[in-house]
Amino acid sequence: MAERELAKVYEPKAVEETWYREWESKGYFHAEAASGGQPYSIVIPPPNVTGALHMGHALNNTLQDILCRWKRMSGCNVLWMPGTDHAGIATQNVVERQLAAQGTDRHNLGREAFIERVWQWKAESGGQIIGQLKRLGASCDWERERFTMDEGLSRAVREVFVSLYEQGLIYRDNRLINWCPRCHTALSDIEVEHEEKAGHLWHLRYPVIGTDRHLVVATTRPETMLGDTAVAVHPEDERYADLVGKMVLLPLVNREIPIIADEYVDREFGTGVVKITPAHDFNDFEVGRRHGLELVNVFDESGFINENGGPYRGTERFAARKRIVEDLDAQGLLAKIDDHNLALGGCYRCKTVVEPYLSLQWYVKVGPLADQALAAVKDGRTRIVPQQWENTYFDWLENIKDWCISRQIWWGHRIPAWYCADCEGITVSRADAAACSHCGSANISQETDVLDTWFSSALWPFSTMGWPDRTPELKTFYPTACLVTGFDILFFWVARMMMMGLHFMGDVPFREVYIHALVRDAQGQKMSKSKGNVIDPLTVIDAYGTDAFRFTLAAFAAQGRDIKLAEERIAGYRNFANKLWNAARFALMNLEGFDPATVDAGGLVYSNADRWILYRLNEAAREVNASLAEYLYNDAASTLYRFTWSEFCDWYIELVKDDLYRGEPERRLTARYILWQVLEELLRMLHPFMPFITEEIWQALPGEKECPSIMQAPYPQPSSERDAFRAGANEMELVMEVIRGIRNIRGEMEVAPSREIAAILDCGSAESLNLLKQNEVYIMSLARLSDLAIGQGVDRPNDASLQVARDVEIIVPLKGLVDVEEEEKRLLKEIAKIEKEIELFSKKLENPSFVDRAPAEIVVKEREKLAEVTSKKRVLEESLEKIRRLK
RNA sequence: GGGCGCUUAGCUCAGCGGGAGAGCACUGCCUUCACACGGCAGGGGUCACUGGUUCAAUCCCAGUAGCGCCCA
Repeated sequence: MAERELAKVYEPKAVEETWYREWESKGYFHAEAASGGQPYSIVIPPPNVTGALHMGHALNNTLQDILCRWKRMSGCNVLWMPGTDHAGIATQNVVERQLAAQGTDRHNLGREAFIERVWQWKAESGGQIIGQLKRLGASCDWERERFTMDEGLSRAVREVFVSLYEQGLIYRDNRLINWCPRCHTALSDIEVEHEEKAGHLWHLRYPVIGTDRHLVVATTRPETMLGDTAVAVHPEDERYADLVGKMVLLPLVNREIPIIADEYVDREFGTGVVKITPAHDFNDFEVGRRHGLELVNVFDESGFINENGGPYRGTERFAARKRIVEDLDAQGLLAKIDDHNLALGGCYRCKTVVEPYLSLQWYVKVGPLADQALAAVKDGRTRIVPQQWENTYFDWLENIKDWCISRQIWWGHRIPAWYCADCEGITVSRADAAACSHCGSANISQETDVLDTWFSSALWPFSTMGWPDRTPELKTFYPTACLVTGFDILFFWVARMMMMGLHFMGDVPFREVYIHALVRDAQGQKMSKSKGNVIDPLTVIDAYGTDAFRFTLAAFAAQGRDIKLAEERIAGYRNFANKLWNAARFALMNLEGFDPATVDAGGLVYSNADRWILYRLNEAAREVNASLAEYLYNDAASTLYRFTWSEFCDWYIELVKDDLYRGEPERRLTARYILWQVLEELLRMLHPFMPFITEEIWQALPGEKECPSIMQAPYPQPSSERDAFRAGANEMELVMEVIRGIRNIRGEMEVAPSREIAAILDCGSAESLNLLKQNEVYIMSLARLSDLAIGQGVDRPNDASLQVARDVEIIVPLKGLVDVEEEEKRLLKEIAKIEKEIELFSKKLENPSFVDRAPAEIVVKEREKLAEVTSKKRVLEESLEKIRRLK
């Protein structure tokens, strides 16, 4: 039982490194499918392999770790499955930037060499976030770490792709998609971020052939006029009825295009005439399809005007806009320019304005999958917490469009489809194809596109557990218990995992989804590098320690509200960690030579203070368990904070000092035992939130441990035996109220803490008398008294200060302390306070409908309150009169 | 335009039908033998606004204003 000397201030750094290494190397994070205990599994939202830990990760993983450690201590067989995502576009961008710095590019390298290069990058500098998660204390089963491009996961991707293709749920089509001219790839609808931007509405004149009239079209994108194949008016618009069917001469390119009528046109917008560019606008595409219009694509894949743009060929799209407007103006064809706001779509990876672009892509037909995903939440197989997010989820799935899954990049899962040069057939196959499945020709070549990264992450909950093999892991840990994530990837990831899980596993991927908040800066701004308001979690950890940081995140993680993180708050919880540390130092100093194994716990006689702290500990255990079960992290954190600081440190430790320093041997033993017991349980209760400091202290506590680490110790549960301490605890509250009363007089009278004074307690009942007599020493030391008289109907000096605690009158003789003026002021203040309460209660009770209609127990309660408050006022007033007589 | 959320002490936020709470900040006293990253005491709020339901509304309902987010 080697007790360690603890430093005066908690130093997190060394402690964190030591214990993390210990936990990991001993395999405490590892889960086995065959172990006993209720399975509890969580799959990590895999961070990008290019990623560095930011506040969002810190929050997300702290919340998961709290659940995992809590469940592990509660006896569950916990698997927290970690890993990273290959993040196609983001990772490719990183390596391409490196190549650019070396004056080359991926095309020079060629596909295979480039991919080799990415793997090399990954081996050298990828996945640094894993180390950062470890600093956060994440208790993931690192032996099972996965990567979405791993062989096993790639096999799952192929299996899913081929199955869906065979089931007719994957197809190819030539239509408009969102194209990023910088990344040179298609994007899915949700990978485009819309932002309201100030722009213009250009009014262009198109001459109508065979007349001297012009039609004025309004457009936000004049450069696309090069690809116009019609102008459209509303069929019932009388202004233009006679022109429908005629042709206009498209300026600059001098092409004749028809005037058509379509209900899509909004008569109120602009001039009521719109240009139709089916190859560059989603709405126009539909119009074009209805009217059999030609599609004229005027851009190349980098957003430069192509050969269809005549004289503008080779011009970048925004430069082309400027030139076209100038040229139209010069020809007198620019009617006017209005200011106009529009929603601009940007690439979610590089922010480049995306271009609606005509191309042949692969799609998933999501309708049938979405129906399954909808039903599973509607019938409660998966619960989304907080529930309000269910509506967002429903809304998206109810209006979902087919998912464009092909990407024109190199880093990712290459689509397992082969095109035959001879018969033009497509071969889709699990194994690499050697011959065309239609004509047998060996003259085939594989699709060059790769799959959307989210396609592989959609399989994460089962691909990480070995699917398509039927593994013991899947049997034990699928469906996972819970998914913890931010709402920003509800569509990208959560909904798609639901679809894939249901389709391929026949069951939901998770029973519950906990959606947490976004972390913002102290002003409520989203943290971003460009704003310079980013707080780096690792800097915070260095400055305040991981435990303080984690506790801060938990304390702020209230449902339905974003987290505004200010550094002072972290400092506040650093102080909390230090408070716990020092409480432990105190305990250890007083537990020298103590061995709980030698104590016959059943034979101990508890004091009121003992019963009180055990009762409060029990209540705290009840609250923390209940809060965690409902993902109310902030409630759990505040319960722990309050119990540790306000109850254990501020009261219990102060109370037991007397027992420890001056108590009889038996009293001293009991005090030591309870001090040890409460601290030990408190540490276990705090462990999921503050894993490091709790382990460090727990290891230093005396007594034989039942397990090598606190993370394996049982999580405290409320017990009915301790419920029975309720009455004793309530008694203790009276003692505490008396102490507070005396302290209040001292504080208000500005009596120096070092000065000991006398006090008299006049008790209204024999019970109170006995109780206070029993606890005399505590009152004397905590209220810093030299003399204490306790009785019933006792003599009292006229010049005394008075307080009331339930049926106890607290009298502090004023002689030599302060003048009566001060006491008069203090009493008037007290009386004013209490009069407000009296008014409140009596008004209520004077109201006949309250007495008639309110539940009887409420009325009784209000009567009791009024009686107590009234008698307190009477006592204070009597005292006031006495004081006044002295003047 | 559609949807969701927020508005409570100087600041950041809990609470959400029966006496307005916390942390930080603030004021006074205190280097009390665990802790000044501390202790004790204290000040501070027509719970955004307007109506309604109710014996009772910060809490439920409707509307208004401001702020934020998502979707089109």
